[in-house]
Amino acid sequence: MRTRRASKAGATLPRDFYDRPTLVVAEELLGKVLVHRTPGGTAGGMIVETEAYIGEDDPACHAAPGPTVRNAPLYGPPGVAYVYLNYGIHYLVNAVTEAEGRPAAVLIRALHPVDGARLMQKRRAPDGRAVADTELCRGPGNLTRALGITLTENLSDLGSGRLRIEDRGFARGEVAWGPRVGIRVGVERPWRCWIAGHPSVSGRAR
DNA sequence: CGTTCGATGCACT
DNA sequence: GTGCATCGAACGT
Repeated sequence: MRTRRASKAGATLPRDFYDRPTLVVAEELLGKVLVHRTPGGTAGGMIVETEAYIGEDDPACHAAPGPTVRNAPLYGPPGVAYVYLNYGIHYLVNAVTEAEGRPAAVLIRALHPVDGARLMQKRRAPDGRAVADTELCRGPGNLTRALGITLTENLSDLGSGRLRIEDRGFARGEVAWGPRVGIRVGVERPWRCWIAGHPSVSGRAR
């Protein structure tokens, strides 16, 4: 794959991109750019770490208990955002995958800043404390805070909404796979993937 | 280095 | 009432 310099305008991904096996989407989202445009400014970063949550048979997937009010977006059309509040403190953002009626999604776990690093700084540390670029969007709770993503962005169309995923031609690099983190069930499924060695990947194993 | 633990809201049983 | 797809501060080694 060829690497290109980042451009301001990026093409969003067609719905067909998300309407595929979730593990394929999880890997191919690496290198793409998650961008949130708000009145306060634009912030976006290259996706460097994801996790797949697939179907009612996956005990860690929010669809495991069957359809509920909260997990309804998972059962809807692919290519939209599924945002929820975790631990009462952090918003986590997913991209819904696979055909409508098949509940699955890719959790975005880490980004590397591309646009609006200054705005991210302000959101992550209002007190003015310095946060390194590699820390700004390291971890699923940190990246939503840096991008200003809240429940308002739930069900946002990732192809045309204020929150979208763009292809800016960044190379994906070498991809590594391992177990998902932060869950107590379904740990045996190696459905986390990341750009090998990238400093913005969360956890210890890069 | 490492591990533990509190914060904090709400979906679900 | 219980248990989270987390984070960071506080402590121990």
